Amino acid sequence: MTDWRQILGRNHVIKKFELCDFTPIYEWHMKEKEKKKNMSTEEKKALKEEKLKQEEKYMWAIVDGVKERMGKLKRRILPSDITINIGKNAPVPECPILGESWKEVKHDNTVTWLAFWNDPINSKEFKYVFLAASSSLKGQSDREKYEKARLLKDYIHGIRAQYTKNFTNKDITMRQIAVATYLIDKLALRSGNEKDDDEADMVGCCTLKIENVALLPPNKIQFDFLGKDSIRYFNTVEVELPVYKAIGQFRSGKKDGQDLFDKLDTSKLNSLMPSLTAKVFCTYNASITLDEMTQREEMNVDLGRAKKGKPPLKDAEGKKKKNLSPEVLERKLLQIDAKMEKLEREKITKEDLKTVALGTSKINYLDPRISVAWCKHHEVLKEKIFNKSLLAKFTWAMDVDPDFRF
DNA sequence: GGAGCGACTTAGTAGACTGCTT
DNA sequence: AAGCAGTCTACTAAGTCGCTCC
Repeated sequence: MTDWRQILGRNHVIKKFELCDFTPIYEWHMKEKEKKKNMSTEEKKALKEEKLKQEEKYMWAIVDGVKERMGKLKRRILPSDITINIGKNAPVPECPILGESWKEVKHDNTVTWLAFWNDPINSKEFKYVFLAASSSLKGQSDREKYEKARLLKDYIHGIRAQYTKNFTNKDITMRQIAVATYLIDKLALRSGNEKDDDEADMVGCCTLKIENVALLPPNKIQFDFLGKDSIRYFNTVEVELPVYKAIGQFRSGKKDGQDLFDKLDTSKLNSLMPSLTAKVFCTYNASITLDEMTQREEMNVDLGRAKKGKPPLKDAEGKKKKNLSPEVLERKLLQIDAKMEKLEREKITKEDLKTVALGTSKINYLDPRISVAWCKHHEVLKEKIFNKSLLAKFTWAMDVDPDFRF
């Protein structure tokens, strides 16, 4: 038997409980029990109070700005909460809890969910069990998403020309649509649905408030608002003068708390062109940028190959140690300077990227076929670019033609 | 035509894991 | 072996958006 208390080191893994000796704990526990048994009622009460006194400072929390449902404990979800969706002739999965049964068994092949239940805290909210990202069904819809964004390539110039023209349209709704579309296209803003929770201070494009948008003459706009997940969007952008003027008009005569785009909501924006929603712009802009950059890279590589006869880079570690001449020292100093400059640049890049969720783009906005095609061209293993789960998610993209362009 | 519903995508986070340095 | 920084993965909340119904 091993005394478990003797096992030190954080990497030690207990594999067999039966080899551990827990009798000291057991004995201590029994002794305490015995002690309590022999105590008088007063003594027990005193002990309880002492315990409470110790715990009390951890028993309460002061919460500021409470939301209705905040801090509520979620009860356990039971089979009787759950509706499952299976094939007509598929056997009904056995209910895992004895005496319980599923709320409902459906056979709906027009939807992808396998099961759902209503959140007990907010019964209007649905919770779903969906297929994994690696499933062929999800892969198919992922491919369709990128195909739709690719279609935008043929229309984007027309769309941009259209909304640019409408910056000065006489009709205010048309002007608002034009400016909102411009912001979504240029800044990749979310569309900003209306939320029934009226105290929510988070916004998207259509729900921007007067105080979220400041005019900085002559033609800059400063955005400052809380977006999805309460993440602050703080950005100053130079815009075309008609946009600057239009935003000034939308603001005039309004107070803080009022909508900048008072004639707009997301359904108006989305119904403009069928299935062209804000995220299509995001997908398109992200993927086309990656595509262009990999192409530019291509040209640089070719240029690089043209410059032959370059001496191989020598590493700084010389084997022999000598008294170094001033020239050598000078050169070393320069090398160190260059290295410091490089590190400084890297530091700035890192600082700049700190607020950019690159992982999110990779998962949701960048057509994986661009990256796979690049890998094929440069004989780079795709495993170097995608982790295990992304490889699984993007199975549908792996057989892409090496000359694929977005 | 707008509110609410239902189904789906997008996104951040915690904690585990990995691999390098000391 | 410890310390660490970066990456991976599961989890699920927070969005979007089309549809239905009044």
